[in-house]
Amino acid sequence: MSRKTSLSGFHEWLPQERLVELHVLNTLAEVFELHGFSSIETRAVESLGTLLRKGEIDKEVYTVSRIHETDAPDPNDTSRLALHFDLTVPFARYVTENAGHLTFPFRRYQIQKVWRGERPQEGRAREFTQADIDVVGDGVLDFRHDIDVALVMSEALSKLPIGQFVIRINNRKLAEGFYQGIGLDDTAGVLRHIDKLEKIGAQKVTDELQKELGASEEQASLALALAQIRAEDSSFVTEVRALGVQNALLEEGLQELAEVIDELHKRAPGTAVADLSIARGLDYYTGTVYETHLVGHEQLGSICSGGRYDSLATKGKRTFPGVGLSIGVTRLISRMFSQNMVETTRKVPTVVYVALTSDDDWSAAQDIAQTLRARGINTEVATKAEKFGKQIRHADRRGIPYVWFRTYDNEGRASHEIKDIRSGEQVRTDPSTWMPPADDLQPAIVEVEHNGE
RNA sequence: GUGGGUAUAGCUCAGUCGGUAGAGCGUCUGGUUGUGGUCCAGAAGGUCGCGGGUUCAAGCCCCGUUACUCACCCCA
Repeated sequence: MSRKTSLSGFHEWLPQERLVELHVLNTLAEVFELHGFSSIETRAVESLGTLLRKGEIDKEVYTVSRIHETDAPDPNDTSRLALHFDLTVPFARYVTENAGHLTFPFRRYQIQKVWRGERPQEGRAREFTQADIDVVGDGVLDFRHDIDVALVMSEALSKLPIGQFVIRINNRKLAEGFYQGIGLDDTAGVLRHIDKLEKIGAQKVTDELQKELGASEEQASLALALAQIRAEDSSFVTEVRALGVQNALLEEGLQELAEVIDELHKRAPGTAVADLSIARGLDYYTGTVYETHLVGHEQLGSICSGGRYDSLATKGKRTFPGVGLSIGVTRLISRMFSQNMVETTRKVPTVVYVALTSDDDWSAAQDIAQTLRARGINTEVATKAEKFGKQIRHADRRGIPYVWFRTYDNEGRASHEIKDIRSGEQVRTDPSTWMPPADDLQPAIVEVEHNGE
C-alpha cells in the first residue's frame, strides 16, 4: 500500500492510505478529548530566535522568505521566519503569550505538520504530522501529571491497529544524580553515549565513555550498569541502590520514576517499563522522559516521546513547567503501510453506485441518490448509460459495494433493484427504505494478523 | 553534512560482446450487441533521469549533473 514519493521526505498518501491516517488522527483526538485535553493549533512559522532558543538544532530548520526580499538572508538574523520543527517549542511560546487567557493547569492537544530538513529514510520524513498532548502549570505542576500523560498515551496507542508497544521511561534527575554521585559531570555527554547502548552494544559504550569522556574504568562500568537496568515495576530501585551510589538528586529521581512505573504497571499493565538507558536528546527535559517503541519494530525508533520540562516556558519571573508526549503519526503510519499492518475494507467512501439504464435517466437517478444521501448513505451516480457490465465493473474496481438499477417491466413501470457486487446477489428494493448493513456504511480499517512475527 | 547503491512502459523489472526497445502485471478493445470478476485474442503505451564525450553505431563504455534510496549523525 506504500509507494515512493517524487519529493523525498514529503509523503502524499493515496486515498486508502489517507483513510488509515484519518482513522489514526480521529482515534487520537477522541481519546485526548476523553481525558479533557482541548484542541489548539499554532501557526506554522515561528521566528528563528524562538525555535533556536535552546540552541541545538540549526541545519534542519527550514527558513521562510519572500521571493522579493531585497537582501540576501542573514543566517544569524533571529527575527527571520522558519517552519516549526516540533509542537512543544511553539506551544511554550503560545502559553507565555496567552497566559492571561488560559487557566492552569492547561491541558491541550495539538495535531499538526512539522518540518525538519534532515535526510529522509523509512520512518524519517521532512514533512510529518505530530500529535502532542501537554499539561502546563503556572509556577508549579503536580507530579501526578507525569503519570497522567503516560496513561493517556498508553490508552490512545492501545486503540490503534499497531500491535504491541512499550513506553520506556527514565528520569533525568535519576541519571544526572547518579553520574554526579560517581564523579561524572558531563551529564549530557554521558547520556549521549548511553543512548547508543541498544545500537552499538555494551562494550563499545564503555570504550567510548573512557576514550571520549575521560571516564575511569569503574565510572564507565557503573554508568553502564545503571543503563542496563530494566523493570516493569519499582523493583529497579533496589537494583540501583545495590550499585552503592549516594546522591540527593538520584534519590529524588528514583522516587519519581518508581511512582510513575508503579501506577502504569497497575493501570496499564504491559505497556510501560522503567528503562534506565533512555536518554532523549533534547536538553530542556528536567525529569521524567518517555520513549515508545513498537514491539518487533524497534529499529524504526521511537513513535511517541516526550518528557517533563520545568523551564521551557518563562515570562518574566513566571515559569510554566510542563510535561507532555508527542506521537510521530507519519512515522507510525508509514510503518503500518510498509509492513502491511492494516487494510481498508474499501478505498472510496461510496456505498452505492446508481447505474443508468438510459442516458435520459440521469435526473431520475439523482433523485434516488438524494433520497439515499438523506439517510446518510454515500452515493454517486453514473453519467453515461454504458453497458451494465461496464458500469458494474467500474463500481467493482473502485471498491464500491453496491450497484443500484432502476429497471422497467413490460408495461413500462419502474422498479428498483440493488446488487451486492461481492456476493452477486441482486434483490428488489425501495429507495425510501433501503439501508446497507452497518459495516458497509463507511470504509473501515482492518488490522492484519501476521503469523510468526 | 559524510559514505555506498540505483535510475529503462502506469507498476515490478529483464536487456548477453556496443548492433532495430523487451516481459509480467495493469489499462483499453473484441469474443459475450444491457449484469462485472475466469478464459481467449488483439491494441495502445518509451526524452532508456538529464547534459556532454568516445564510436560507423551507446540503454550498455567514459566524464559531469540531478533525483531517488540505504547507512552514519540526529530524531517522531
